[in-house]
Amino acid sequence: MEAATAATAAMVWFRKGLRVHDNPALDAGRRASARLYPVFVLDPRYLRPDPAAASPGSARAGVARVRFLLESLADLDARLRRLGSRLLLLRARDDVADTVCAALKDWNIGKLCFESDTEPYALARDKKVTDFAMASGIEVFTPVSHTLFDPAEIIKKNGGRPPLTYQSFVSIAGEPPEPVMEEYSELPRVGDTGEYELLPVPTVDELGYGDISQEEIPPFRGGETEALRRMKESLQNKVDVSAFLELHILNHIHQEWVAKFEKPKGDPSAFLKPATTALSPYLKFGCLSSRHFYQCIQVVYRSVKNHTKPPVSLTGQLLWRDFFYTVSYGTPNFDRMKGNKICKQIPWSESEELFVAWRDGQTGYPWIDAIMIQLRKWGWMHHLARHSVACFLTRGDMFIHWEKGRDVFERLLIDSDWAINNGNWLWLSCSSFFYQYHRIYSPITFGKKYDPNGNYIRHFIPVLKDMPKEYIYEPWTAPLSIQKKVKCIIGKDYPKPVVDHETASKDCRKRMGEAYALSHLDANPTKGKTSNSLRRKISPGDKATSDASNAKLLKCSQDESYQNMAYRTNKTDIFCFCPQDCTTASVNSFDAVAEQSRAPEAALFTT
DNA sequence: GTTTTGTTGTGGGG
DNA sequence: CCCCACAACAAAAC
Repeated sequence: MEAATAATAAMVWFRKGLRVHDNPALDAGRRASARLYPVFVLDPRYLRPDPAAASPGSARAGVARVRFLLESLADLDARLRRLGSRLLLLRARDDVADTVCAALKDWNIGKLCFESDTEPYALARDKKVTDFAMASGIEVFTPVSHTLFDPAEIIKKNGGRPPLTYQSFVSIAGEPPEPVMEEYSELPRVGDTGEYELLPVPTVDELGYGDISQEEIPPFRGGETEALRRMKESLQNKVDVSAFLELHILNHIHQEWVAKFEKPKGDPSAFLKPATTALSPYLKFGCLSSRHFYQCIQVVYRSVKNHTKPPVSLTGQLLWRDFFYTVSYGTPNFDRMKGNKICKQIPWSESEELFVAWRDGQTGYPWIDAIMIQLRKWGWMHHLARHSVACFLTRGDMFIHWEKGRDVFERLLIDSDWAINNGNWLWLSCSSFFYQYHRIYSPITFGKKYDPNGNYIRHFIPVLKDMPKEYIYEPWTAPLSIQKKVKCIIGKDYPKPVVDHETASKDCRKRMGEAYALSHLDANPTKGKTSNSLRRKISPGDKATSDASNAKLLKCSQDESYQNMAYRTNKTDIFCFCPQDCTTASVNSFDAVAEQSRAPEAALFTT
């Protein structure tokens, strides 16, 4: 087999990383050959409508995220065309990896470039493609560019185990690599695509999700162009503040916002102007480079006297995103309770009735229901709003398994990101990272603290719009005469509470205490096993590249992690890429950010 | 073994 | 706005 030369063609395979800026895979592709094939593969298993789903969309994604993806692809295509290229959109018949392999062969590709992805299903998918490429003599380049750092590098530096606290993560992480921001005016032309059918980017209406004309269109437009515009708006000026102010004053005001950003201090009820940057969807799809964002924040920091610091600062949010990526990469069965060594084993209860009430925004607690309705309509909620409903479902009130809530978030959040979403559910359910289960968010007073008039509730639950503010958070306490007057009878027009918070939360505390006591007995009967020794250790002899570490991971065929990968891959193969919040990124996906109501954010339960 | 630390609780007081 | 009591946890740091 011959090595790739400038005479053979190169392919850039997009999955996440839907951008031109800071794209090392694209950069390598354009230097490798005079012919470059930029490819994205639509996955029918990800996009196929599922009429049985609880809301419009596919089994794996709600309409909001599908729409965001399609918009991002259209924007990527437009930006590539401006450089004399275009996006080659293929539709997988069945398996995305098979489609990529076929194109590699048919187009006689000599070099394949794609961004490294550490999610289990992506590792399995990419291994399939990489194995094929290697066997065919195709050179493969898989740079790390979705996260600030290479998770495999961090794990190696930490002695083979992922750091399990934020502080230890930050202390070994150091400064992230510089983004690749070289300007260029054109890309190599696209080679002959033979008989391949090249699809235009479909609209969400064309995908057959039924009548979605009544669906509220979320305030997030997908794509790199919008991502960069929003980042600029968040970091600089351009706010709709006031046209009368001098520009430098605006800049000052805004930079102050950036410099003073503190994550736990945001207003979760602010929805007209989210309290965070709301950049998490863009980080999740890679429309915005986390490294570019990081550097831009540094520029602002250098222009001001004081600024907040991690973990609460804006850069701190990006580090949280990397933290969850790293832990998820080094922890087998990270997305489950069973077989997950860093997850408390808790006997969650089964109640389909309570779960459905939570999922559908029918708990009878307006603060909880409004958040779940915003999730369904927008695919995005404030980070602390995510905390409220996650706590309510799990350890706070319903005592239902965090995996059930995780699935709902994963499907509906635009910014849902596997590592960040699972990490935040582990956190909020007090299954890992955070253990103070007696601290429970009140479904009544927590929201009231930020929004005493209940404007957020009135917006997302119109039937409550005329409820006096004295009762808006507890409408079941309103006298019947008032209920009649505002045309909202509790138990008829709006549900009665499905649980009593006072007694339910007390019961949850008790059950958590019992589960914790048991976990002590389980984990420490002989004092021989520390949590460290239970964690996977990647041997220091591994090569430093993530490829080598990936290969190592995949070789553990007896390892539960591999079973997990195979399981996920067969069952889903989500996009052709994957999903943070940072700020969390993203619960990150639980994710976002801060203070005065203003700019939009970064992810958690997302980045 | 003991002390400290941990992004993001509530309710009361000032 | 801050501070405290409440009741209380695991893991890291010492």
